[in-house]
Formats: sequence, structure tokens, C-alpha cells
Amino acid sequence: MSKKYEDIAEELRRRIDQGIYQEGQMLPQQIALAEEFDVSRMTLKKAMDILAMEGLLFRKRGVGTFVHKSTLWNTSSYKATEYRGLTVQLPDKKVESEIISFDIQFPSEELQKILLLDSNEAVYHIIRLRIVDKKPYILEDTYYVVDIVKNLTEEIIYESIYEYIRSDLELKVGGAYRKISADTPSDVDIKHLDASENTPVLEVEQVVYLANGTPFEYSKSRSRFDMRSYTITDIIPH
Amino acid sequence: MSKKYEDIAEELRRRIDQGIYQEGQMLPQQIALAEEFDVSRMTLKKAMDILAMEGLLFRKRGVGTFVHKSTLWNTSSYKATEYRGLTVQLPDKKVESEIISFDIQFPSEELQKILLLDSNEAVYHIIRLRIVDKKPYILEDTYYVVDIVKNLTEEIIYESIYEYIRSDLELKVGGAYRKISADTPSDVDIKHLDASENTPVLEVEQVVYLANGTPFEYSKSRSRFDMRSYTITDIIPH
DNA sequence: GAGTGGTCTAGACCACGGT
DNA sequence: CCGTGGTCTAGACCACTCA
Repeated sequence: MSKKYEDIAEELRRRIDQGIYQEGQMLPQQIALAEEFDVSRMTLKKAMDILAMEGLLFRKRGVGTFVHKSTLWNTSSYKATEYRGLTVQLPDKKVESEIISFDIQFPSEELQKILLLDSNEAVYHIIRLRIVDKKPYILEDTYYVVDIVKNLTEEIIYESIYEYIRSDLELKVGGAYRKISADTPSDVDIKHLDASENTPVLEVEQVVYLANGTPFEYSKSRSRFDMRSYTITDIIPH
Repeated sequence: MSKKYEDIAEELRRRIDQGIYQEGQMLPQQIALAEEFDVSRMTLKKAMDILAMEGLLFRKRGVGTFVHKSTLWNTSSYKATEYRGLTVQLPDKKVESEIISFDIQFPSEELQKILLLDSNEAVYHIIRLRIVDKKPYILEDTYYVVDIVKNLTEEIIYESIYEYIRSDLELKVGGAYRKISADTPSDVDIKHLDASENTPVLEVEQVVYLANGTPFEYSKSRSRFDMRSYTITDIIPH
């Protein structure tokens, strides 16, 4: 069962992409669109809310709904709120992995707090280098809760862990907390990211939750400053 | 006229802060809360949507609504979606400013595209060092559209520009696009941020929009890697 | 005043999780 | 099966902008 407002959001997104609704141009009024899609106005508005939060539309009360101009933000930078794997973020590129370490262990006290675990509930610990178009791209240091992300194998890690979580385990990701910071390179960074002692590093520390609120991943991902950046769209509803 | 769902969100936030609804605990069902606040269930749900997006609550269909546990994310890091000034972000600290340059100019071609200006519509260009507790904290390189942020003076810049925009000009901020990246320090960074040649720098590039969708600010803010980081809460609705 | 989007309702029905 | 939250409706009324 698909949700009407998601379908409509999808269709409107398509029309903007294809230029049927052009940059800066006004869209048909909500009532007309509601009639076209044969839904109530509230449902149509909910679809528009999604696009407004994504930054594609903005609305002005008493005036109308417009397509936002893009410019800066369609560059080679990644949405900070992207939770799917690199394979999805870089569909045109060749993404490979090098497994630097893969083991199973009991969580430290700090990790127990973060992932809401007892000391006897094991975690996988994976250090993995992602290689894009033959160049070292990002170094991931990740912990997964074993009870949730069951039966990880080297084969899965070599491909896409998120694909496995979604398709095989049929788990739904519900969201994440992220912290973005800069850092000096560690020895490990220098070794694997093709960095020198003075190359700044961009780090994303994150806890990822299932749709039911259970945390299942804690990770730190580091990349060279000149390889990656993150974008955030922040629309305040009014 | 205040909005009911904002008032209710505020009240629920207060109850979570005060521990009336405790971490991990289930809240009263939506229908009961809707009756308590004397609103429809849709309105109550909208209030909860806000708190869920903030990451305070999560809901599980068929089960109930729970208070999210916090841990990691209440540290000394700043919400990436905070658009108000430093004065608000650091209420306990002494925030001062040093004006490095302040002039008015015509926008470059690139800036015209970003801020949707003609070549004859002037912008203020401000380079300002923010000093927190006597330490250099962040170096801001900002352009404001003169037609919108009228009559800027050195006095205003020395204090809080956002306070001026909100209180005196009575403009409402509607959102922003941000890009976070790391960089090597520039000469200006080294000079003003108490950085050496090898100190990584964290940069936030942003375009800020009024509530009506008009862009009015383009800026790059840089800080030393060890002075600042940004957090993002990302909840996928389901 | 005419036309836009924003809020709110009262109620129906659906999807999901646990018993 | 029951109880939870999620979706959707049809319509009312409000707030804002612009002619």
C-alpha cells in the first residue's frame, strides 16, 4: 500500500526535474492540484511539505508556491541526511571496499551507553576503506549490534552492508544522529587515505536507528578534506 | 495568534525536560492527549511530529510513543540547523566581535546567481572575528543584500546582526542551505584564529533565506577543528 | 475584495504489534 | 482480537498579499 502523499511528492519532484514546473515559477494552486490528483487539500499540502523540506519548493502565504532556484547546492557534495550506503550516493562511480579489520567483540562501557547494550551483547567491529574510481575515498570505523545485524560475512562487508540490512534482513532505518567535525590525520588516515601529516580530515560520527527507535550502528567515517563535503537543507515551516 | 500545535509541542518538550515523561517511557496515547489539550487528534499528531523530527520522541505503530534516550548528543556541539546568531547559541559565554573589514560593493557574477541579484544591487561585505571568552572562535566572511538588511552600522556588526534582523527589521528567517567541509588554513585563518600552518579548519558555507524565500545572506564561517563541530538530527518519518 | 496558503476539526478507515 | 499510531477526507475558518 503506497501512501498518496508520497506518490504525489514523487510526481511533483519529477515535474520539477523535467522542467514542467520551472525555477522561480509559480505552481498551480493547491486546490487545483488536489483536484487533479483526486485527493483532499490536506493530503496535497503534505506532499508539498516534503518537497519544501527538501528545499525544492517554497510557499508564500497570500501569493503562491514556487520552485526554488538551486545554484550552489547541486554540486559534488553529499546530503548529510543520506543514510543509505555509498553505493546509492555514487551511482555513477565504481565503489570498492578493502576490509582492514573485521571482528566481533563485547562493547566498551561507552558503547554500551550509546547503543543501549548490556556488556554481554556483542558487536561487530569493522574497519573498512571505501575506494571510489580506484582512489581511497573514506575510512569507516563501524560497530553493529550483532543481535540486529545478524550473520555478517566478509562477502557482505565487501559489497554493501546497507543493501544487506534493507534487502536481506528487511530492516527499516528510522534516522540518525550525526556530528560533523574536522580533525588532524591519524596514522591510520595517513596510511590508508593517501594523506600526509598535514592533510585535514573531515569526520562524521553517527548513531543510526531502526524505524522502531533501536540504535544498531555507531560509526566514525573519515575522509580527506578535498574528497568530500556535506550539505544540509534546513527549511523552517511557517 | 499562536498555533495550537506549536503550543502543544512546547508543553510536551517541557514535560520531557522536567522528566514528567521519562527516557524510554511510553507517553499517553494520542487520543488521551488530544482530549487533554482539547484539540483534534491530527493537531496533536502534528505537535508530536515536531518533537519526533527534533529527535526527542519516536513512535512505533501498534505500540506507542516513547521518549528517546539522548547520551552522545548533548555535548558541546552545535545544531547545524541553528540559524540564529552566536549570542543565542552560547548564552553562558561572553561573545565579542572584532571587525576586520566592512564595506559595500557590487556583487560578483557568482554572487549575483546565489543571491538572485542584478549587478547594480549592492551587498555589504563583512569579515568579522567572533571572540568567545577572550579566545578567537570563528571567522565569518559574509555578504548581505543591502536592500533587505538595510542600514547596517559598525555598532550593529559589533553586537548581533541576527538580533538586528529579527528585532529591528522584523524579518523572519525561513531556512538555509549549508555545506560543511574541512580545509587547510588560509593566511587569514592563521592570522586571526590562532592557528598554525597545519591546523585543520572546519568551514560552513551557507545561503540564508527569508520566510518568503528571498535569499539575503551568503557566508563562509571558519573555525579551528578543535573549537567547534556540528550535529544533525535526521528522523525519517514512517 | 479576491485569491493564495495555513490551521483545525470530527470522524473514518488502515497498518502494525502484541496477546 | 484489541490497542496503538498513520493516513485521508470534506469542509470551515483564518492570515496574508496584492490590486
